[in-house]
Amino acid sequence: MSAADPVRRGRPGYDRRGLLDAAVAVFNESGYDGTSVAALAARLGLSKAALYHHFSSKEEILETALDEALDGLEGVLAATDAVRPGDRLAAVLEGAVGVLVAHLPSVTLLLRVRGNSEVERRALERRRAFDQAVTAIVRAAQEEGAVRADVDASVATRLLFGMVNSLVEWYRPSGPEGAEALARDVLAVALDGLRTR
Amino acid sequence: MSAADPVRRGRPGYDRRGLLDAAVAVFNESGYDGTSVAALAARLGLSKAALYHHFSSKEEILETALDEALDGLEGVLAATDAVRPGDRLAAVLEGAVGVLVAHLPSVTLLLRVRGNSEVERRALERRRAFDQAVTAIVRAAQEEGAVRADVDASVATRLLFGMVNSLVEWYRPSGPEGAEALARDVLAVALDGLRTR
DNA sequence: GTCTATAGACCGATAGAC
DNA sequence: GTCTATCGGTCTATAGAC
Repeated sequence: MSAADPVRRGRPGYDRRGLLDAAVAVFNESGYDGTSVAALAARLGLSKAALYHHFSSKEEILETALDEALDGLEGVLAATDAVRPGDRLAAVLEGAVGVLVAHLPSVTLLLRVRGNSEVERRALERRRAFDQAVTAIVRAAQEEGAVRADVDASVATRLLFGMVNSLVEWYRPSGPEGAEALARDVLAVALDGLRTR
Repeated sequence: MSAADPVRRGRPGYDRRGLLDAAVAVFNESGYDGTSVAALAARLGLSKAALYHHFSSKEEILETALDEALDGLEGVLAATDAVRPGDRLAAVLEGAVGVLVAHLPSVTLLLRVRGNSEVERRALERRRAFDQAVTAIVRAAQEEGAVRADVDASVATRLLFGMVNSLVEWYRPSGPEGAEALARDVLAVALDGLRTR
């Protein structure tokens, strides 16, 4: 696992990555708006100046984290490009769960964004585009006959991702449920329903 | 419909109900913590003192709204007391969608509470108890054979209510979808899944 | 005159800017 | 380290509909 790690040189302390993770954790605890840069620096045990050495603004931290989450989600779409709609929907759901688990803090931050700044609005716009792409997949899967047609594609997409996104409210990687088991359960409920037959 | 309305007497203006609705709307826009009493009063076009005539504290406004949402949800459990687990689960889901639609602002507020005060923690505790009651219903439905047993009851409950609760993010009563159609779609996806058979 | 809703001046505490 | 703006909240008096 250390093959990709460049050897850490110079004065020890946070690097950009570590600082990002720590800051996002604080944002998720106290809210982005509710966290002042001073409070953030204090929580991380360093000075504001040290913080601004790694990021040029509080908002750049936010933007970096949101990009991480959005890149992950958009990557799922790109990776399933060639799959037929019915199977692709399942693959996208599974991939989204994977991204959510692998980047839980940044996705959590993303899902709480309400559009209070230009950065937040851009993130919301990318989310909207992602939703629309998934809606198109659902619609194609309906036309293919793989997905029931008596639920509007847009409503279905929102319900599916409502379920997936709610994972950030309770799922913890340290818990009893592994990521694969979680994805399996989500696919089972979303595609086949909870009712026995 | 006016039979139950006591004739409004005294100086015209907000009554407690109207003020509550307006305040909750503002809280949902800017966040409870992010809304100062001064800002709230300004938004509603009255003075802080007038506000405190109707509510004894900012937190009492929050508590009243959270109680409304929680009373609604708990009422669904009470109303389906005698139904057998399998059907009861469906009835609870349908009822929860109904409560969410009928009390969208207060439920929205409830779902954003993070436990920053005693009032918020009590609300979270009631939510937790509600979740546990539903989990027990799911488990009973599994033992009855009405619900698939290969998904943990607690996980299933969280996924179901993740889907239901996500409605506050996008559903608007003014939109094209009525409350009944919405409940139908939720039940369809939750119980029978999106896949055709 | 009674009822309800309202305004303005003001308080102590504190968080954030400088 | 100090200083100021803002926080939630209070007190007292009044405005308007029946």
